[in-house]
Order: sequence, then C-alpha cells, then structure tokens
Amino acid sequence: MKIASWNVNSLKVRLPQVLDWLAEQAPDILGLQELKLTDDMFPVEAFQSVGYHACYSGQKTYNGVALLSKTQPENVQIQMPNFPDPQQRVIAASYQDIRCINLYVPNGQSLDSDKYVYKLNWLEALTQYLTVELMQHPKLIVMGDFNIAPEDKDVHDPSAWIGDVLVSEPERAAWSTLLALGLHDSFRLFEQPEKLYSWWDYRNLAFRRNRGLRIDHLLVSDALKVSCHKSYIDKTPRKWERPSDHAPVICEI
DNA sequence: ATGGCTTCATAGTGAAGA
Repeated sequence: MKIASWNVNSLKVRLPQVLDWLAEQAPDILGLQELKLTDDMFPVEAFQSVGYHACYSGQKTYNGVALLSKTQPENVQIQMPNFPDPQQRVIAASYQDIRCINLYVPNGQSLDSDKYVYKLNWLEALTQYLTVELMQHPKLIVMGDFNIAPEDKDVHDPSAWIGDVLVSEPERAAWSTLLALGLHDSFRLFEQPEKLYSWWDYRNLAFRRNRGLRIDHLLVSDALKVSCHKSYIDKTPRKWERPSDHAPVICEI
C-alpha cells in the first residue's frame, strides 16, 4: 500500500500535475494540503474519473486539506475536535483498519509573531488529539506539511536558519512530543541519502542549488512501523513547469 | 541584500507562505 502527502500550493493551479502524478505513481492514498479553494470548487469529478474518491475541507484563499483514495473513505472527520478553528488544516478518514490523518500545520511566520503562538498552541492540541486517536486506532498514519524541520540534517544550511520558524527549539520539542506518543518518522526508518528535502523556496534558484528543508512527513504508529518497508521523496514534480514549492513524500506499508 | 518568487486577493504602504 502506497501512501503519499503533497502540499500543492493551490489545487486550482496544480490540478493537472496532481492528475499526472496520480497516473504515474498510483498511490492508494494521497493527502493534499494548501488547496486554497472553497469546497464548491473542489474538482470531485476530475478525481472520480481517474478512479479516486475524495474527502476535503477547503476555504477561500488559504489552507484547505483533502484525502484522495482508491477505496471509499470512512468516518471522515474535519478539524481536531478539541481545537475549533476557522482555518481548515485537518482531515482524517479510515480505510479498512488504517486511520489516516492529514495535516497542514501552521507556518508560524516568525518567532515573535502571534502566528507562532497559534502554531505552538495548535501543536499542543494536536498532541492531545493524537493521544486519543492512537488509543482508538492502533494502525495510524499522520501525514502532511508539518512546517517543522526535525533535525539540522533536514536543513540545507542550519546556521542560516538559526532563530527562524520551522527549526526553533519549541517546534522541535513539539515534534519530539508527537513521536513520543508512539509515532515514527517513516523517512528515518531507513538509510537515506544526505541532503534530501521536501521544500525549496521559489526564489534564488533554491531548487537547483538544493537549498531546501525537509518539512513534509509521514508518521506511522508502532503497529504500522513493522510493515513499513519504504519511505522516500519524489523530487520529479518539483522539476515540472510551474511547480508547487513542495515535493510529494511517500511511504509504503 | 529583509529581497529574491508564487498565489490569491484587490486596486494597498498587499498578505502570506517557508
């Protein structure tokens, strides 16, 4: 079973690329973030016609998350029940005995921003939410754009990022707290080449120079860790014309 | 070099992303 996560930075703009990628990779489940469209604009038919079910939670301009799947999603939940939020950043669904949670974690903007406070509060709520979910669903996958680079090796130039969001100690502590619940960064379950990232700035030829961060992740619970046999990043779509700034991340269980 | 690029917004001294 192939499960993937991709921040598409506008589904309106990226729909043709998502369809191409689905045809190429044929994931069983694909979590999308940053749809940037309202639910009435969601391209249900386009995905249906290539054999994918969809559940989604969008909003105007910002945020928005969706799960595409070859099988029917069950028990779909939008938002964390313990954190009502006008920003659409969470969608969860079950596929047989696997529970899949797709996240668009707040960016935080800067360490002195209100948005940073919101990010840390959001991550604290996520910890509580996942604690409950893990008790109910031993086979749990938590995927998405976490907007956290867990370690310095996930940062192209750690010294240049000191004091910035995505790498700060409180964010990394929140990440560690999530893993301590019994979740595993699937990417780090395996030997990986160095300097592999999932996001590159649009500016300054950052992709060509591989000046990136690894901030998109697929976490698997203990019960899924044993059957997880592969985890990787597909940089190909980042090379396409008018790409998202994020690449899809994939794990196979 | 506090901008460089992209998206969605509106017609701003743009906002936000990462």
